[in-house]
Amino acid sequence: MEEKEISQAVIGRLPRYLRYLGELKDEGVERISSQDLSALMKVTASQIRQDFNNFGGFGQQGYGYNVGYLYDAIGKILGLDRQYKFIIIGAGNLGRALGNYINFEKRGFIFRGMFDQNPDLVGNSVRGVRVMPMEELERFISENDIDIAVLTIPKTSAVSVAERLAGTDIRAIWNFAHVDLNLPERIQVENVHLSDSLMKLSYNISRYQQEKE
Amino acid sequence: MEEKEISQAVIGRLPRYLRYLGELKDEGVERISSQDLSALMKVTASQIRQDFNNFGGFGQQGYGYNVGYLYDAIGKILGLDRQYKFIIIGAGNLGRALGNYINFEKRGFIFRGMFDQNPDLVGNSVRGVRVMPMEELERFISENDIDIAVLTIPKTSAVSVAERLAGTDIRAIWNFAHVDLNLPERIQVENVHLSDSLMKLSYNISRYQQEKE
DNA sequence: TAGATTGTTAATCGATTAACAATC
DNA sequence: TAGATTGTTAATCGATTAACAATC
Repeated sequence: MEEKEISQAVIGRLPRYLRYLGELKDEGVERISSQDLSALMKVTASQIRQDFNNFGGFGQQGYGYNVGYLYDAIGKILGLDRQYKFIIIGAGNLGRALGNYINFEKRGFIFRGMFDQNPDLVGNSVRGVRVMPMEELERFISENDIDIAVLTIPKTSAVSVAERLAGTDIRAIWNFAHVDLNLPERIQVENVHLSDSLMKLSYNISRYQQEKE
Repeated sequence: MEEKEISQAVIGRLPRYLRYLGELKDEGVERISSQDLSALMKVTASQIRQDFNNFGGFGQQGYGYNVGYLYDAIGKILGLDRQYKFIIIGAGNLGRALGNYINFEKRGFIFRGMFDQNPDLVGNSVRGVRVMPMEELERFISENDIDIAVLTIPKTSAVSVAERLAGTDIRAIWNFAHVDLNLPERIQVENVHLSDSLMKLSYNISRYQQEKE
């Protein structure tokens, strides 16, 4: 049952809408027009209305949008009304940093397990979650109905671990390894390539430098 | 002296080209056609040729592209032939994880200092770099010609720290705080909003779930 | 009711893909 | 030379913006 497909451009903007609406809600603002939101977020009012209309009429003519209602609606579209259980594979610095990040919990992402191939790290724990050896990966996933695997391992191991994950009932991979993973369609992949991001920054520094000259 | 402006869509793809070309280079591949690269990277050959041609002719008719030459050229476009000195503001888990990430060094990003407002963390060190108190921020930046500040602090403090940075000669901010920073044009900003990324993943899980139903 | 503001259609802009002449 | 493949123009597609009738 496929509804009209929403473009990834729109989806990519939803979290930012959610953030601004959350702040407005916290400030006690009850309603906002696309024009006011436009001024706040520095995007066109037209885009805001088009974006929201992808999901049906959230607003009311002559009134604007109800902040609380819109906030909940976008949260629901993003699937934040559900809970997801995740494990972190790779107990290095980045893995531990993500494990310690409690804000994910508030959004319904529940930290359930951590894995590492290094025996020295096994047995350690992060926020009460124990680091387990890689051998236990598949069993743990199936026994605990894990939804998301976070990959914070080097790219060399990432490919083979992804292959193992393809054999489980995992639903998504949040990939911090600097490699493109090839997975069955049912497994969603979201990449965070930090070095790519840093290179874009580097480009923009150079470009600005050149413009000055 | 502004050359024809390159779209951010193109820039965003350059790091991925660089990664594939680097791998090909390591495998000893000397030349590649847009068609072969297209098959490898799963983008159209047409897009590859259009992208590269933004920067002038890198290829040769009937031959293709020289891998090593193209690799260097893209690196240069991205500004990776220069060195940038960076500091990390926020010595929490994420800050330490980034400080420990030695691959940045290989790309010319040099870790020079770390700051935190928590006195308990001051004096600690990450890869030989000492954590300093926030009071020393401006002095350290100017004395050490720091180019990039990495913000790994909560959004509440990020806004005021960004204001302080605006008064320095810093050239860019790599922002991990979940807030939009408003800075003068000369300071480049690149945001890494991890929770936004996680929400996109969540959306794609939900959507796939619904499609099945 | 009059004013405000959405929902939605139409116009524009930009990015991607297709096609092919130029040329190695 | 013939074949391969780029560089580049033209065609298509999609996303953004503008405009305005519908309606609260």
